[in-house]
Amino acid sequence: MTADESEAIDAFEHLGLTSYEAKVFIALQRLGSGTARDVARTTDVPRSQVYSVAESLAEHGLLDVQQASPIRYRPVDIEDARTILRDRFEHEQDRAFEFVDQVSEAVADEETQEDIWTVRGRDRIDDRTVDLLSSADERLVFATRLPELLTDAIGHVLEERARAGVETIAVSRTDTVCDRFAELEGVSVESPTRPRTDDHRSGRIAIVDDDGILLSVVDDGGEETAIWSSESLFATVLIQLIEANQHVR
Amino acid sequence: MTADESEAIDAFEHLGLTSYEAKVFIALQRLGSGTARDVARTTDVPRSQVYSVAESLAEHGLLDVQQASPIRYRPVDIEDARTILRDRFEHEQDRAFEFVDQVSEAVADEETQEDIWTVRGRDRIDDRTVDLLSSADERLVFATRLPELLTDAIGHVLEERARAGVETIAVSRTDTVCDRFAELEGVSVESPTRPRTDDHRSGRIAIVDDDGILLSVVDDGGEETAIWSSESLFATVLIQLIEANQHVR
DNA sequence: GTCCCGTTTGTAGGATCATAACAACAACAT
DNA sequence: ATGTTGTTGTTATGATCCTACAAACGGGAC
Repeated sequence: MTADESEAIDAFEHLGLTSYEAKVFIALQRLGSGTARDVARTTDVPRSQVYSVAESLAEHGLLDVQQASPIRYRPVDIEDARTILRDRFEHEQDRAFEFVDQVSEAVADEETQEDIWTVRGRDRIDDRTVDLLSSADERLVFATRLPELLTDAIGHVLEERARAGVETIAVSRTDTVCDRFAELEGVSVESPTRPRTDDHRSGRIAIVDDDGILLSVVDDGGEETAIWSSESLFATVLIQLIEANQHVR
Repeated sequence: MTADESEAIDAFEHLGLTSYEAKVFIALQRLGSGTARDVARTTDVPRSQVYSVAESLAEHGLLDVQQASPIRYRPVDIEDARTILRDRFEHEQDRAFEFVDQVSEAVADEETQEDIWTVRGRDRIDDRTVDLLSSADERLVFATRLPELLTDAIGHVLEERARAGVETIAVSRTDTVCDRFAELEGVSVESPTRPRTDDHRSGRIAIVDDDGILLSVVDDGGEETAIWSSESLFATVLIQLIEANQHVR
């Protein structure tokens, strides 16, 4: 079995199929159509199990059953299969959130006070960083060591804030990153004057208006984790700490 | 726990969460934010489990973790949660079909020969019916006893084929259905001359060009099952059988 | 001490995976 | 006809894994 195939099986499992179901479905797509024996020959699914697994897939709407002897199975068209799975997902999501929408209406407006939050995952940290930077009124600082953490979305918001009259400072000691910073209109690029030695785990730093901050780290596995706080004493203190340490201003 | 809530939990499970994860997520949406104890009080999830479950939800990106004592959890905005789940679904689907797209290209063009297929489920039968009717070149017949089986999609394809010069015949003994048929431009409505007595399980019949047929039944539970065949001797014979029996032409 | 927090460990149940046995049937040679 | 061989579809039986659920523990704060 190829790596591509295992990955496809894994993905189908995340979509709600069992591994047998995924294997049978893929095998039938490969074969065009076939009997239980055909499927068992080309996969490691025991023939005796193919019948029930295919039955289950038929109930999902992912294949047709041909009443013959031997029974033949035929998968639906690929695009139809995508549509079936997507419709199923949308339906389940609507069902799930119908209730949640009701119960959360009551608490929609709450104040964020002296809180610091943890966020995991590059994409979500990216979103949060953009949110934070967008809220800058007077001054913002964005710093990173890794080029891949300077996303297009962040680049755009830096330029946008600079155009809006916000003092926009970009910091890095990495040449690649500095070059990209330099391409951004209205953004002033700086290098920290006192390089820290052991920063091989640092990710990004975003600071806005002396009262909002996000700080992320990247672990050995490449996973990014961030803490952030806004309009809190904690944020203010942290900002002062970082700016003093990195000699940015 | 209300019925709505159990349904929401069930739906979340279909979206890939465990029941604990669903319960904690819903509870936090209700609370706005809260500690493990808060969650345990309002659900039947043991407090000791809330920590790991919340951790897992944080990895899914569905809530933030507040580093404090006690730890506070805050769910993401509902719309953000929908987006996260949808993105996750699309991503998994792409991953799943990337491989399938490759392996099935080779067998894309195959001839359908002397085959008869079984299809389950109202929606899929609906799709298949529309497909079949769309392929009519000279003549098509559509018949049903139940108004709910005459869907808009089928109505549209009947009108469209009639406009294209195809002899379009709609058959029913149910007044409601006949009325709807009558609204369709260019469709001639007929009633079977020899009513069969025990047709309480019949669903729909679709016939095209004397060589394509779909025939469905509805069981006591309301489940619809269909067989269909196209360009096969079987189809031809079946069509003759039905038309002779129902005296349609 | 007493309460609470967060972690860890252990157990029961259910679903899936994996293997095997079975009756029914067709093809074929004796 | 008879027996052999092979295939089909069904069913039964462990093994294994994950979740649900319960309980205990060390460490702090009061």
